[in-house]
Amino acid sequence: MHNSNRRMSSEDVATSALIQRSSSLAASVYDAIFGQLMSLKIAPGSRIPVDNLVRQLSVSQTPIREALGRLEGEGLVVKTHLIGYSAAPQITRRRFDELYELRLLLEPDSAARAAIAMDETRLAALREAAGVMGRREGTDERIRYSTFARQDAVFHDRIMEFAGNKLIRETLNHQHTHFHIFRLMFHSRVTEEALDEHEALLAAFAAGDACAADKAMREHIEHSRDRLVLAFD
Amino acid sequence: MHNSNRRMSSEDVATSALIQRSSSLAASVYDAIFGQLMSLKIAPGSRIPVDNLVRQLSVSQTPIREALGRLEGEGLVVKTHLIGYSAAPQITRRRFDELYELRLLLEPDSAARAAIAMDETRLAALREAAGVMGRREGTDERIRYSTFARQDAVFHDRIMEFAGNKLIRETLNHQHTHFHIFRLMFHSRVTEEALDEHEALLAAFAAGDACAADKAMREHIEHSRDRLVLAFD
DNA sequence: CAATCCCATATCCTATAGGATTTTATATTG
DNA sequence: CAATATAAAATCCTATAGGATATGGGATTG
Repeated sequence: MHNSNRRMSSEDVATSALIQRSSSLAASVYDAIFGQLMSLKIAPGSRIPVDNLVRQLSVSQTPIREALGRLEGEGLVVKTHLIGYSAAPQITRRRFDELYELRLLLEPDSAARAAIAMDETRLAALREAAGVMGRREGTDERIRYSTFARQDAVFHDRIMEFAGNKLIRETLNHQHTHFHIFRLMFHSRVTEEALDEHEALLAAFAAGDACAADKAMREHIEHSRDRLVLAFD
Repeated sequence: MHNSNRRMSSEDVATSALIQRSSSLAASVYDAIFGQLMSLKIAPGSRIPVDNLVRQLSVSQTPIREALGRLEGEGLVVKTHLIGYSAAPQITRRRFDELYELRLLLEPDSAARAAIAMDETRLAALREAAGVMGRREGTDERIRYSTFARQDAVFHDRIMEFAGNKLIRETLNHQHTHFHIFRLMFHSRVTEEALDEHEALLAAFAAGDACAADKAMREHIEHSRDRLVLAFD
């Protein structure tokens, strides 16, 4: 297909061959669709015709169906018999509340565990993740918020990583995928408060204070919820 | 609209038309594979050749790939490029610990909420779910444990339902899917303790005591963990 | 003018076929 | 006897084609 029967240089082998090994077409298609969902190029609730993807990505239906099935298993798309695939509907108010309830049960505890397991290297990594945020003053509002959202996700994910429970980390990341789409739809202003709250978390981590980390995380999540809940009006 | 131009009795509509609407081939294939994974007919870690399923289920590759993709998205199977699909590997000791940590963060709190929202109807439903267990004295050990596992899952799921947070409920159910396979592999004895612990939970629910329900659930999960952790020796 | 029926198009669903790669078995050789 | 190389089988991966169904527009009729 890509490489026929001709000889190829060692460089070709080092690139195409390895790339070919590590990624099937179905995986590439998955990444493409996933990216379109995350960037809102495919809006929540809108239909996803298979044939469109066939023409757009220049691949046959089979890998596309395989990728869509995987996305269905992850809950990002839904399939209706004899109707087809469509992007998962936008998050509801009820679901929003449930998500924050879940976060409040998991993240403060994990923050406390992370504080206990804190060391210089990890602290530096957290400082970096928190420090990059909010430095883009002159740029476009939308891009700026998109950047903040990504950095905020990295910051929280790092804390989960240091807490040590991979299962909880995966669970939150999975939910975050859905949440990200919601957050981008109603991108609220990047308040300075969020950055202050991150600072409070960093202080608790620097002190290795589990109780303070628990409290700081709890308040951060509650404030985040109160800031975003306005989108439902 | 769904029924074309011919008249059909109401019974026909209730059976063929509706059934046909609600199940695509891919969905049926999914159910079949899911069942084989749950019943350990496909062992954890073993390969799942697509062609085998083609012959076994008498359907073509496409719906099978779609179903396998969905199972991959749910984490029950893994796919390796140019190798194929295989069942997800058995749960590790580390994962086991993480799962119980997650349960301890979520289920006691939900039990407390369920206790607050308790009423006669719900209490009766819980009593029934708990009461059916352990009554199979003469039957085969393996079948008896399988029955207990299913009933135990229903009992816990009902509590989550009454707690009101669908997201938490779905999260735990999703994890339970993986856990079920582990539990069936090393099916330990059905101790009478588990039933006693369920009784303690019911008592707390009957009293509407949130604090007692939290405590009873926490102890129940911790004991469950201690009973099952022996399987790793 | 509104409602209904019908037809054409678009889309989905399934099946089959061929090319590419990995794995396994066998034979050969040091 | 062990190790390697070759060949064959199994499996995966992709593409194409045909049948079935839903959706939308237009014509007809009350």
